[in-house]
Amino acid sequence: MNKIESIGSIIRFHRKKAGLTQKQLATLAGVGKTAVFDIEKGKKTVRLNTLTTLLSILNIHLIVQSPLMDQYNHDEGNG
Amino acid sequence: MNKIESIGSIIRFHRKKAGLTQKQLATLAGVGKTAVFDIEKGKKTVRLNTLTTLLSILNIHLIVQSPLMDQYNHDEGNG
DNA sequence: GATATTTTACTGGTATACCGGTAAATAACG
DNA sequence: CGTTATTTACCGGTATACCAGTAAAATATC
Repeated sequence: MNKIESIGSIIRFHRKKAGLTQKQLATLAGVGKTAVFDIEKGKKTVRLNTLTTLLSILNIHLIVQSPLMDQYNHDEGNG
Repeated sequence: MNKIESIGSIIRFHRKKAGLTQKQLATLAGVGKTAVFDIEKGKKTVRLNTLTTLLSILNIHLIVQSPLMDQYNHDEGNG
């Protein structure tokens, strides 16, 4: 039920649960500390790959939902 | 069940269902045609806000999932 | 309260996302 | 087929994400 708009505070929550500082997470993800700080602060203009790298380290997944997804999934040849 | 990795082809599928060309979608979203083309092609280094603008127009939603999300949601004072 | 750790903030430099224009492939259609 | 619409590709220019330092708040630990 959680939306992408609150991804910053979600990342912060998971990072603390993992016992990591911003810098430690940044190093694990191979990005700068500024990127972690900016994303947790709610910056929307971050790059998708920077975000997804952090998410994968924290075991957070983004799921795509829409009324047409059933059609999409039943259709062969996607991806 | 669909992951963010295939967001490009998902967007393309929804755009066609909506009867829009890349340029029409770009104009609606207030972004350049290059951005739509790149995202549909699978570019991962796009900016999050560029992506989410397209998604909202096509009525596609990104949901955040993780084993710790229950804890996060029961905790007050997030956001 | 003093000290150490972490977070926040600012900076100059570099890489690149994004822009609109243009043009060549590719697809749709008579 | 020929014509039109769409997609793909490339371009120079501009804006900005990101980087590593540095330093000052804020927080935690003793």
